[in-house]
Amino acid sequence: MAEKPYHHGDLRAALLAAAEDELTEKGVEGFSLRSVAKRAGVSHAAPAHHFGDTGGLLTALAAEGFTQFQDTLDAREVGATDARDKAVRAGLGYLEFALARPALFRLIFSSARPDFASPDLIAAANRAYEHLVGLVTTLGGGETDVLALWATSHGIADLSAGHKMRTLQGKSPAAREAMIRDVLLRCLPGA
Amino acid sequence: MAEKPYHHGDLRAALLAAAEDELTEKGVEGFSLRSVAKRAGVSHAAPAHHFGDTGGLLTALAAEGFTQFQDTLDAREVGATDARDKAVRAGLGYLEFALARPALFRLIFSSARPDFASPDLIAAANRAYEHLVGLVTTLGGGETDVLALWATSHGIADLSAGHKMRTLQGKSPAAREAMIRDVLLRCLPGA
DNA sequence: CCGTAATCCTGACAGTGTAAAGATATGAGG
DNA sequence: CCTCATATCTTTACACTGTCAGGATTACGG
Repeated sequence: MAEKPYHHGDLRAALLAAAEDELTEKGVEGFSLRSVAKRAGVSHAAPAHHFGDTGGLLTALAAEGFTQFQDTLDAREVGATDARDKAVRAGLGYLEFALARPALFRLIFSSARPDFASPDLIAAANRAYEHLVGLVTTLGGGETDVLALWATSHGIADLSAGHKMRTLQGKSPAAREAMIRDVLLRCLPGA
Repeated sequence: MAEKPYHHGDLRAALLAAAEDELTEKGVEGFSLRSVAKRAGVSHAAPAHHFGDTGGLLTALAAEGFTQFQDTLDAREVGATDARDKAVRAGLGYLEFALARPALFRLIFSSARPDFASPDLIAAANRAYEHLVGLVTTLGGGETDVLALWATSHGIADLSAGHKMRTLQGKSPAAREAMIRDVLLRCLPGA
């Protein structure tokens, strides 16, 4: 009855899933490769063959996380009334992702452990950046406007993920969103 | 001729200095307590008596770093032409600190290792926040304006410290500062 | 001057990442 | 169907980490 086969079948995917669990529980700074292997029910040296070292696993996880990040933004943008609302919703999606998966958010934006020279990771990151540029250029904005929207969205998200912004934590969800919308609108061209 | 005395004299301060060196070289994620002890020329268990565990040392370092952070902002604000310029300079100081001491910046804003319930750390953080509130209220702004200025300043600083913003890296220092001034001005009340 | 407390060291333990070498299954070529 | 090279996984080993317990040394108040 399903005595463990020597070969896992799809260990790479299982390790990625286990790594994400490990990340959400222990955070980037408490991440343990051996613990990930244990979660996947495999020996501690098994991940090496698929990802090289810990950095390789975290790099793959970051690339995957980056696309999840962009998917969250995309999902928020559907149903936007106009291009301005679309850009604001992207910022709200930025925050939503940071609050829903703070550890993954930190891995992507505030960690030195993934290899950000990895082609896969670069591709995933570029997709998000190009999308942001598209949102702003549609509104007739330039690179200064891109900087404004990105920095403000990221600042709100990062500070919120780290529980640094007590102002936002105190508000109701509706008041919170209204406040953020206000702030994000200042970043858009022609405000 | 100065054979090492058994008692260091001011080991606590020496450990803090060594810890800051370790932090700038290895980053938060590569920080090693034993390595810090080695830097200070002391046994690996010596820090325990002064700081408890690694978290205690990083907490003390974060508190110290937070005041250095605020000092950087204060230094930038002197010579401001008016209150608006003062707020903008604070944002530039935010970035200056993040670029000059990225590891310390990460420890303060993007790490889970320090104990942010520590009274000393809370006090140091509150000083910075209260100062920010003062800057904005002087301009007649409310908490929404505080959020805007803080989030934008932090976003620029954090993304720059992580080398995520290629847009800013390409520009000359003068063009960079002009661009950031533009973005920060949008956050101030009555823009 | 003495003893108590503070300071620092040594030794030990479990846990970590990674490398080397051995075990097992897969799959292609004969 | 058989063989064997290869991919996959395990075992073993090593250096390093944080933390705890206990011993050594010094400083300091009585």
